[in-house]
Amino acid sequence: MSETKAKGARQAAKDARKVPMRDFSQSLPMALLRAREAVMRQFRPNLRAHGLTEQQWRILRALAAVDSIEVTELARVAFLLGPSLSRILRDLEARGLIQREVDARDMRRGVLSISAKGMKLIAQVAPGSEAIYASIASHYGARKLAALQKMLAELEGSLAQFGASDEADDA
Amino acid sequence: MSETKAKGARQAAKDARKVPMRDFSQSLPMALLRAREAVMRQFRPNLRAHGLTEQQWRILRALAAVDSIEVTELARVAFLLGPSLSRILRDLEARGLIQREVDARDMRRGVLSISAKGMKLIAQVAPGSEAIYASIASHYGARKLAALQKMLAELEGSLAQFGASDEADDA
DNA sequence: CGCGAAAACTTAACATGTTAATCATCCGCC
DNA sequence: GGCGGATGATTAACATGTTAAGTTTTCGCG
Repeated sequence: MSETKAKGARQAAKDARKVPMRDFSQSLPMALLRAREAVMRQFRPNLRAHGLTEQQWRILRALAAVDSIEVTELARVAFLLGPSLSRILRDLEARGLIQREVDARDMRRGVLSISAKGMKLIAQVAPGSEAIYASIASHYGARKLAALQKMLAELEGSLAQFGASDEADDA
Repeated sequence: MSETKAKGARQAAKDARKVPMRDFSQSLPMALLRAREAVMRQFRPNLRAHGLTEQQWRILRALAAVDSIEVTELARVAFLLGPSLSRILRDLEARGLIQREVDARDMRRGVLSISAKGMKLIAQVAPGSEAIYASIASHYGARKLAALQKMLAELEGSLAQFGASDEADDA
């Protein structure tokens, strides 16, 4: 069996593994990724049915909650990096869902606001979205869900100080 | 002030919002995303220093834990979609970090295994990765971290049944 | 004033996520 | 033994993540 030989060669390389590594299933990033994907799988069809991606929806929601907002501040609130935001804003503006002006006092700053058309779209999407959220809370347990959110926020908080090497000396 | 007019127009559109929407900060997908990003921000520099992306690292780790594995099974274990995996495998193979054969009994199936070079790379990256993980556990609390992982797994489990419309009739 | 550094975006370039379409192979079945 | 559906994997096309570089405008300051 030529196949047994190949297997032997592979195993030889594998036997050099003296590096202990946690099992994959215990990886925290993996657990967070899987949980988030399980949640998003519930929401995506509804968004998609209205021609929206998850990120576009985040932006519209953020804009709907304020009168107007600057690009950088929106990036912070919607948790998007500048380049992604720039592209998405270009598209949303072309679709007439948002409007943009230039700050008269500082022409570097762009000021964004949602349009009436954008508000109308939100009104169409929100009910389904709320229903899905209620369903998740119901299946998982509202109390438990609140506890989970609290723990997630604490995790984020406990890691916030350490900017991972580069800005380690910010404090 | 012509600006006051624009503001008035924006507010008019906003006043049509009879759609109650949870505040952004209470969004579960957002909380998961933020937590995951906070965690990954710790790991990314170390991976990047060795020329690896997060996904490439997931693949190498998964391959290191087995003798060999098929592409579809690897996608499931590393939690990657087929197309992403295909591209990454092409690159990893070109870099000599993995090897691929074709299943003799079913020529549709590709069989993957890590190379000696790949194992060596893992040995270089793993210590730093483990140290970072220990640091996170230390700052957040090992007990709490375990509890969080359990809750995440339960969330995933409680949403697993509902395949979001399409495959709702699988059971 | 005017020069240089910093700030706010934007563009560029490459990697991945996501869905649909395509390709090759296998398998059941007539 | 060959046709048709199912399966494994890749490719295509578009959107976003991620880092670096470029552009425009401000601002400090001599």
